[in-house]
This record gives sequence, structure tokens and C-alpha cells, in this order.
Amino acid sequence: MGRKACCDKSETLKRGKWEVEEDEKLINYINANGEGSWRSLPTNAGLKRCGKSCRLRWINYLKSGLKRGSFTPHEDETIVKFHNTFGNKWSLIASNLPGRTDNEIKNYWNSHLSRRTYLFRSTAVVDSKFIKTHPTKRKKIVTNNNNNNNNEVPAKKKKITSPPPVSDERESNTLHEDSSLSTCSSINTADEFMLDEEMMVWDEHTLMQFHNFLQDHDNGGGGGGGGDVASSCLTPTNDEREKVIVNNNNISDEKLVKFESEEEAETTKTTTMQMQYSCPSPIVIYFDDDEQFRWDFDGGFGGDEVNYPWSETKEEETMFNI
DNA sequence: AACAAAACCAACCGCCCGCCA
DNA sequence: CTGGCGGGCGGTTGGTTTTGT
Repeated sequence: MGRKACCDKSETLKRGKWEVEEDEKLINYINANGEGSWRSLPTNAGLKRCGKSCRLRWINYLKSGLKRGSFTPHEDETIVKFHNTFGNKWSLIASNLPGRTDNEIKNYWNSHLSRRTYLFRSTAVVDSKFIKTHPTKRKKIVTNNNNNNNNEVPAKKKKITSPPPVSDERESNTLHEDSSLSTCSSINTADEFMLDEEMMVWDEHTLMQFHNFLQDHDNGGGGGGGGDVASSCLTPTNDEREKVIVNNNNISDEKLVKFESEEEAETTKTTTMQMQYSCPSPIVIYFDDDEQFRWDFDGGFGGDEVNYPWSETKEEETMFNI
């Protein structure tokens, strides 16, 4: 009963930071014998390390072809985009970022991107997950324990400039093969939204204001490629319908088994498809490194290679349903 | 300058799954 | 069919660095 632990903790295995000598031993051994057999590798390589530790060290830092250093804006966008679609599937996201490891992306997300990403949902209920400190400023966290904070100082307001009309560049981008990564737009015109600088809380009014703004400023371009609210609210063309049907094939087996019958499965597909056109998927709001206010949402169409998470769409049915 | 808080990130932990005997 | 093994994955920890006061 119970499985044998991968690493016998009774042994005096070394832990913590890897020494240069250890790295060299690991590299030399793998270069000579190849990857694999991680359990026996430490002994064979003369390392007093857990096999898992060796594997992690190799995969995340020693393996050739790994990129080091800062993430590029394009990588940022890719991560945000795929995280919006796949969630915390770090290995899946990493597979779309050559040279980056799942661990690296996960850390980067947790320490950078998640702080500037705000998911907008239909209810616009402001709960803890919508409350983030500004990514570029270090602020003391106001804990929930301070319920009797009568002397709380109202948060300062920060001016955020609003999005531009759909640009030519943006429209052309939506037609690219990699349109999944081109639906972000910077906000740089004169209209303004007021956000809490201190806690970046978006209340329902602000959410609606932003949504209305998107609709007012959208020219309907993009041909269903996502990225603008209005186009996602249009009746799909036959071409788009075909794409939706193709995408329906991406419903995982795991989700399909939940359907009692073919009829139910078909109904679900239809509902999802209609909903997809009437309601955009979650909008991701974030700040880039230059504190540019950006937004992005995945319409799920446009011929990109992202498999839209249909199963989750239903839960977002009423989003911005006004 | 000293201290505390916050951020960063490498590494660890434990669960899960596929494979195979 | 069952159970052990190897490996992968996502969440968490904790030491170090950076920043704020």
C-alpha cells in the first residue's frame, strides 16, 4: 500500500541551491548517457540529489536551447493570450514559447502578469480576485482583517486613457494566421476612465462604462477574429460558422461524456455557438511594461490555432449581456 | 543608514497518469 | 486487474534581492 517515495528522505540528500560542480556533473552525465532514468541518475552521476531535483534542474536551467533573461512584449502577449484560453496549463503555454520552461512562465505569470491582468465577468462583482496592487508600484497590502478601518484614506484616482478606434494595422492583423496574438490594443486617445490607483478596483459602473466605450469606439472590423466587442456581436457569416463547427471538434472527450445524449451534445454546441456570437469571452485588462493600458479578449474564431475552451464559455453566458 | 515590507524566483512537494510486469 | 515505477505537472515554499519608509 502506498507508493515508494521518489526520493528517500531518510538519506542525506543535498537540497537547495545547486553548486557549479553539481551542474557540471549533471551536464556531463546527461551528455554521455542521455535524459531519463531520473531515479537512478543521481547515484550514477555521483550526485547527492533527488532524481526529481536533477530532472528539474536539467529541464529548467541546464538544457540547451533555453532562453534566459527578460520576456519580450510579444512573449508577454502570448502568455496572457494562452493563459486566458487554457488557464494554468503552464506546460501547454510553454510549448508555444520556444526556449521558455513551464516553471519560468509560471513564475513570471505569478510575479508579473497576473498582477496586471483583470478578468471581467458578467456580474461585475468586485471580489478579491479583481483586486490587485498596481504592478509597477509597490504598495502595502491592505488586508481583509482591517474591517474596522474607519480612518481608511480614499484611494487616489489614476487617469487611464481610452482605446482608439480600430486601426488599419489592427484590422489587418486580425487576418493574419497568428491572429490570436494580435487582438490586443493600446489605449491612447483622449477619453478617460478613472481607476483606483491604490487598489485598482473596478466597480460595476466602471466595467459598464468600459464596455460601452468599447462598443462606441468599435467599427465592427475584424471579421469575427475577436478583439472587438461589436464584431463578436454580429451574426456570423457562413464562413465563420464553419470555423465554429471546426472548433467544436475541440470539445474534449472529458467534456463530451457529460452529455446525456447526442441531442444534448448538439444542443450544447448550438447554445455555445450562439452565445459565442452574442457575448464576448472574458476581457483581459492589463498594463504592459510601459504602463500602457491594454485589453484583449479571445473571440475564439478568426482561424487562429487556439482551441477555445467551450466548456467554460457557458459559465460566462451573461457577461456584458446588456 | 537601518529596518521592514514586498517582490522575485529557484527549488521543492505531492498528486496524477501512463506504462508495464 | 492490480500495483509499482518513472515522469510530468501545478501549487507552494523559502531564501535572496529590491524597494519603501
